[in-house]
Amino acid sequence: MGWESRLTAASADIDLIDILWRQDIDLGAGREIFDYSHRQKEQDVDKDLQDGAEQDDTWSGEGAEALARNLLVDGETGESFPAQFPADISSITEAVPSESEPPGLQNNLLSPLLTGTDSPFDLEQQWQDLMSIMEMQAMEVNTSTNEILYSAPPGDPLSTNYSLAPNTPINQNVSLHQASLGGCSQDFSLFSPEVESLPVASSSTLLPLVPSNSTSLNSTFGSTNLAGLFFPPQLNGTANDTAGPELPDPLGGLLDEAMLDEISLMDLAIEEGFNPVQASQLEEEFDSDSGLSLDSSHSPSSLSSSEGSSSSSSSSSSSSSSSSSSSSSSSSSASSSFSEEGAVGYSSDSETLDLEEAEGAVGYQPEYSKFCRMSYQDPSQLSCLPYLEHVGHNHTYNMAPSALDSADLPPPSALKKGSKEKQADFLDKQMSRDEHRARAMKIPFTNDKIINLPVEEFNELLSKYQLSEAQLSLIRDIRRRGKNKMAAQNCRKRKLDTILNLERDVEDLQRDKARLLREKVEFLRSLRQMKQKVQSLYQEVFGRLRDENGRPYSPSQYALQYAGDGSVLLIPRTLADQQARRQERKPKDRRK
DNA sequence: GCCTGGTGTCATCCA
DNA sequence: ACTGGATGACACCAG
Repeated sequence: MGWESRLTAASADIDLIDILWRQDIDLGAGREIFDYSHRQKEQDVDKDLQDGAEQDDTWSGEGAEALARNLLVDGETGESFPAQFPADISSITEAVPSESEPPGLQNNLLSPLLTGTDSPFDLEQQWQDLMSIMEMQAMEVNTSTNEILYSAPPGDPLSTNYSLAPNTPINQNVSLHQASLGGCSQDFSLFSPEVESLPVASSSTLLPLVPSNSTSLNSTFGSTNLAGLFFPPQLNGTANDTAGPELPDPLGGLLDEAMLDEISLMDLAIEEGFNPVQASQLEEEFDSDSGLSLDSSHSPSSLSSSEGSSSSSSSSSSSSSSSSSSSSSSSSSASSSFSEEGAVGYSSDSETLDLEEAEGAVGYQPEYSKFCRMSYQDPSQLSCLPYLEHVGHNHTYNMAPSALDSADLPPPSALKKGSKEKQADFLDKQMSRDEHRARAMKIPFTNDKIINLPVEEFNELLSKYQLSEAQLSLIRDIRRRGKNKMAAQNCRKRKLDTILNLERDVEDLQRDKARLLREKVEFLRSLRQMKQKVQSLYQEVFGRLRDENGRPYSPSQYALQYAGDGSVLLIPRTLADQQARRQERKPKDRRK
């Protein structure tokens, strides 16, 4: 498209010069100043100048280049994929914290997740934090993920947003603390309504928690309700006997609803040249390794999500169609401004000009129409070129200057006969069919007047002459065709402008989509980090708990319950399972 | 010779 | 009813 308009602009330059040349022929100007080779040079210069501007304007070129810059080529499949994503994927895998991660690091992670008061997970706020951080991370493409994850730089989402001061005691949590003192029944006032409403929630079922300084974690840790949520299966490993229904967690809900149902990573693969195999690997990682309960319908849909991608593209087209309405409105406004300024509209100035300069009326419609396109695309060009204003306000239709002269005024007899014939031939060829017809019918005024005069003046003009019926008919046809011709030109320009705007919209939407997909990947990564850290904290907290006899609790019999108010309770696993089942039903019902 | 883009023209709708 | 703008459709032409 870019080159088209460029060529058009260049040819419009040539045509403009042709217009001016025809104007100047009568004034005695030589053609050499409009010599084609000379113009060709100018054209080249213009082309060079426009090339520079075009580079950031032509989306296809830019997109291809950007793609080429950011793509790596798979050695085996030959498929291209963005360089940064595979890097991210591998770094995610490498960056997964191991189970043997020192508890010291985890200490400061528990509190923010477990010590919330009214709304321990201010999801909105966390989302915004994550997003802002993700943007920062997106800018640091080359930064190692490991570094981001565990060296806890200032930008680390977890250390920044979710950590208290190092060595924050775990039992700062009120409930835990109270539980450790044996006063677990008092915790009910702090519990979420769901916990309070439990029929078996009596003090007898909630055992006192005895804090222990023992740092040895229970390796046979089971998938208790919190653990089951956060622990990947392989980490829950040895406690398969306790694998039961899981309680929903705030993060899971966030993940399911906000992210994974809508778009799959296969979208990423398709939209960004992502290697589908790697995309599915990434997806699997997020599915299984992180222990996130991705929607089971998600994975199968990942293939069909290529169709979803097409549907998303169709949605983007629909959005572009919505934006096309805006663009078309903008184009229509542009075209209307064009009409006001340009060829087809009547400005009172141009009318008087036409009337006053009718005999010298110049302008050649085909070239003029091309000029119109140029001025239409960039009206500023018109104002930059004062000499064009003269041309721009001439509405002579399809009539070369001398043809007009020959129609209205006999040429000066001083001209030599040979050159005059040559010129007449040349101009004869330039005349339109209607001009030939008008000439043949001896219409006593110019086609320009026929077409561009206002109705009153036009009728006035007709009344001045005794015209036959055939002449009148021809004149009306000429007027109709001339007006329609200009209307068609405007229509085409508008259409072109609409197409250009739509292309721009598509480009913008594609850019937005790519950005959103990048942000999604970053978000999933951060979410996974958070879950793994919560999981570690769960392990540590549960492992430190001791009953009144100083023995650790069995993960198959007890589980930690995360209450809505931020407190953490130790409850029997049967109770936790019940609650988990109840919680599970709610979202399913809601989805129906 | 075919393809494509540009242009003119006609028919039609609509304000 | 007339005029003219807008636009789809078609034909023609030049590259």
